[in-house]
Amino acid sequence: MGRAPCCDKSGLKKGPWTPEEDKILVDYIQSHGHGSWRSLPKLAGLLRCGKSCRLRWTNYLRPDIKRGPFTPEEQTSIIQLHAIVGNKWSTIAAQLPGRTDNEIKNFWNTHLKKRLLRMGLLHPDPSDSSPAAASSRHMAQWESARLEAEARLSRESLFAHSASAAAAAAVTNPAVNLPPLKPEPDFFLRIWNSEIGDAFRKTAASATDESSPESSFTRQSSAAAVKTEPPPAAREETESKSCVTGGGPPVVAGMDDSSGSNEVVDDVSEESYQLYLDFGSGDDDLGLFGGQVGAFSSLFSSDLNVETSLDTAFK
DNA sequence: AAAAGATACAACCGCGGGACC
DNA sequence: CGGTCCCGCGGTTGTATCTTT
Repeated sequence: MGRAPCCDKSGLKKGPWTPEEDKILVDYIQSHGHGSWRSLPKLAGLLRCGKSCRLRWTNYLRPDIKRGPFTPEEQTSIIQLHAIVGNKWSTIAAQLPGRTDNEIKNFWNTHLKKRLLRMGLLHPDPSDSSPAAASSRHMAQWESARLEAEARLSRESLFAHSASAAAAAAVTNPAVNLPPLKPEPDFFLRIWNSEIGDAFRKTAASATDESSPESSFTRQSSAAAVKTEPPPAAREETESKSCVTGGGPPVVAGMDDSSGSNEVVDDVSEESYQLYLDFGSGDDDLGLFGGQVGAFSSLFSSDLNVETSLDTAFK
């Protein structure tokens, strides 16, 4: 409905933030909290709109933000999660503590997406017979399995709810005052690495001719994909660049800034990209994925133990 | 050494939707 | 119940930096 009037008409500053502005914003939030973003700039004495302040804080100044290059583990997670939820950057970011949705989105668009395109695992045109198209057929199977599972869960939920609703609620939602339905970190990954993922992968492998032996991604291959090597100081110039543009992030004490070298990252990525193909995704499948997100959400809202229910759902 | 092109990423824009009145 | 406010999200743009020619 109604939308807040755009705040760019009142002589407010736009563009890159200066260190001085950053300091004002950080100092204000640390002593007062952000409160209403709309009124924050005036209260803090900034010539910015609230939206700009919120963006600067959430994407750059927040003390819990993890800077530096994405680790191989994080890249694998992003690829896996993107295969599950599509361009739901905030959902993906929720599974990667310290990473912002904007950062992940940029990393995807500038690194991972291009690489997938180059490898032919991602196609702008959905109506082709490429591996990406084949993988999207996997999604149809996933969707079918999901619907079946949902129906089963629905029945189980009904039973469980009437039998011991209070007990179930206590198990699944011990922190009653916390905002509901926020998936905990690694939730999707645990789902994917659980029997649910196994079941889906088996289904996909047995039902599609395109499924090559190596396309059956396993937990073992996922683990094998994660290698660790001493990081080079490859990011120094990037960090200094950030400072030059006034975007120097606050240093977080104890934050591990390590990363793999490009070669290592590429190795990991190759495996991960294969995983991506196995699971089947691409921007073209967003509608379908959206449905899956909805399905996951509906599962969250169940009073059943989510993992247990999902694990049994595909049996 | 300089220009052109490519890349990376911070920041902006506009929309959807929940909360509040 | 409809209108307004506000926040969060995803897509896009702008620009600094790097690489190539």
